[in-house]
Amino acid sequence: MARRSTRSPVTANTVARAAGVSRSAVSRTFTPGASVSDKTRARVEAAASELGYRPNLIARSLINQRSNIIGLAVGYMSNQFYPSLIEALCERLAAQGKKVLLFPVSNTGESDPQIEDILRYQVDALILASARLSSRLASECRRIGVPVILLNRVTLDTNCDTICGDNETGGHAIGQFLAANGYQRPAFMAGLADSSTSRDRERGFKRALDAAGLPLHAREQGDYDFSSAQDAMRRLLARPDRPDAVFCANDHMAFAAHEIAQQAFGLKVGRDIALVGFDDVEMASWPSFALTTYSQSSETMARLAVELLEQESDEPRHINIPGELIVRSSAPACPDLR
Amino acid sequence: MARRSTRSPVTANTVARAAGVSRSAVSRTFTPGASVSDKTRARVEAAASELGYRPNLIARSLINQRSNIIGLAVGYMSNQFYPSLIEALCERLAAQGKKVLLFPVSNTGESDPQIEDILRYQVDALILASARLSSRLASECRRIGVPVILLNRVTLDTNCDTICGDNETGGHAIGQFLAANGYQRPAFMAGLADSSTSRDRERGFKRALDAAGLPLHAREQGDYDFSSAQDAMRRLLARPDRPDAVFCANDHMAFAAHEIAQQAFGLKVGRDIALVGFDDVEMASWPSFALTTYSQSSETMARLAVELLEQESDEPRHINIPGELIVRSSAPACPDLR
DNA sequence: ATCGATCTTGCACTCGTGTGCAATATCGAT
DNA sequence: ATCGATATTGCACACGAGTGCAAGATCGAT
Repeated sequence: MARRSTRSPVTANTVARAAGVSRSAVSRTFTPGASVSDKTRARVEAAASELGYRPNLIARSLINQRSNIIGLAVGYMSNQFYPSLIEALCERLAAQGKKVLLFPVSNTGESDPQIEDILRYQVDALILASARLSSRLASECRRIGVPVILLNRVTLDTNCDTICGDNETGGHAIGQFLAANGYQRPAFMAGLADSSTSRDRERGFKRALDAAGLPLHAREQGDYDFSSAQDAMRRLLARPDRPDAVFCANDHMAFAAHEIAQQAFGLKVGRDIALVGFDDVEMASWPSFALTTYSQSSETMARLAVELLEQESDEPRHINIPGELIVRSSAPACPDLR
Repeated sequence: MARRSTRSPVTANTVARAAGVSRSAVSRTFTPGASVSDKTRARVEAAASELGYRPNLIARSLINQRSNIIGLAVGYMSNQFYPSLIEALCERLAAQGKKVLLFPVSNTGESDPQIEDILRYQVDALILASARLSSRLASECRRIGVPVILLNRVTLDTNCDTICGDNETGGHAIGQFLAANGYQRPAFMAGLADSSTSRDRERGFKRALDAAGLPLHAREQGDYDFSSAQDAMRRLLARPDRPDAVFCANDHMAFAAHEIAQQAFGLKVGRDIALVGFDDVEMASWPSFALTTYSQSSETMARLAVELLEQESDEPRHINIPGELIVRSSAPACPDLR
């Protein structure tokens, strides 16, 4: 027989009675800056710790009109960038006494229903990492005063704050690097068709190739998904005139490409074919991959997101975090040209 | 000037007035199984969707004495096993209308303060994945009726439900495999000294070696940390009589070992030295690693955790999830013996 | 001792919702 | 039309906490 006790029998009232004071006194004891005499405070604190009193933050949020809960939607969990980002965000938010309500969402489908669900929990803000938000819901959030920050996905029609890596600059740097180092048949492996990150990275990439008079030799869709990226790589390598360099729209896909090149085609990455990614996740620096990539700091992204939350604004703000080209041996400078 | 609107001006009261009914009618409309006439329900629903009414779940949890929020503490985010686990848990819990309050904790230090913090949010339950919980706090949770489930970390003194992979059996299977296939100098790379998973895996491993009359050739501490594991591997390989097989207490450390063996020592894993992990995370199957390992399903772990939550019990339950030995080329059967 | 100024304290209302209870409305059968 | 049974409704209280206000306590100066 489960003695399913009521949640916490110890409320401010219990403490008040035990300490022989009014409930207000208890409340004020736990409210910094409120007016309580040292004597009562001492008695309340004694009674509270005696009884194991734990203020009910749910009740407090009801009256304070702020829950100190931040909703965090994440589109990808298998791409290592996002666990890092989540960790960094949680840490910074925790430092401000805020908690994170996490919900992984599909990165392709519509995530509106899940977001609606989260809004019922009176979150103080929403952070969406590579998740989709309809403009209808976005304006609804604005109406009810819930700030929304989009990470790594810009949709201008939503009027939300956005924070991204410097996608176009990064793509451009990569294109320039490949052109300058004599690669002849550059290919692009795109992420999800409707993601701004993939589009921007591709735009920068093409602009650099154009400037160098180099045509984009091939293009495939990897959809930011490991197995789709493997398929895309298979198609690229099956061509009679296979590319000599593949820029994958993120590191995650580059790893998939790496596996295919090496396993299914017996190619040595960095010699037989060059691979470039985007993000510079931790694994990119592992010698097994030694991935040339453009960095995007999840730490910085988390820091800026929290800063945007602190200083709200009516105007949507769009931030690009600068990164840098990290050259490793998967796409060496001055390759042996075949 | 930020028009910081009150949270949601639309409450059940607003809707009631608009629909010309009492607030109770509104409440009942949104409470399945309550008694409302079709006519009122229709009018309420019309008014609600007109006004964009969203029931305040914070207020609801206050009165229902259940928040439908589950606290989830996670000790590691860079070990791929945990993002998978988080994703699986969120998904299953979401299917039951529950949300997840996530907080990454240090896996070495004490996480009590953070857990205390979470308890103030009136979580319905706590799930701790490789996180520490003092027995004091554990009994406090029992007192206030918050079930606690420990994933991948058993501490008997806490009397909590626990779910683990079958660590000892797995360790034993690995030891048996190495012995049966002629490996001569098996080593063990331990995880955190005080973690039950590492201890159990080691115990099974040694038991199998003992049975085969094979001594444990070397042992180092990798602490479940990538860079500590790299150091540990360096020490193992620097020995004059270096091991011919290293069982790392999880895949995450095995990857670190792989990088060191290959990069710093120029060894070909699977030929010059065998590597075995534990978990069978996704990356273990990548050809670059082709890691021999013992599987532990995060899906199953998530499913069982949710089942334990459904059927509460007074007696702590301890579940071992069976896994299986996955042989890949990082530790081949019948190696060329040196 | 008296007065005024300042601190403390408790009352009572509030946040947004669920629900028992009693009052009222609805309906079918006679 | 009348009665009883059933369905629907609204009132009022509850959940656990924060806070303005006015009453009461404290304190210093005269």
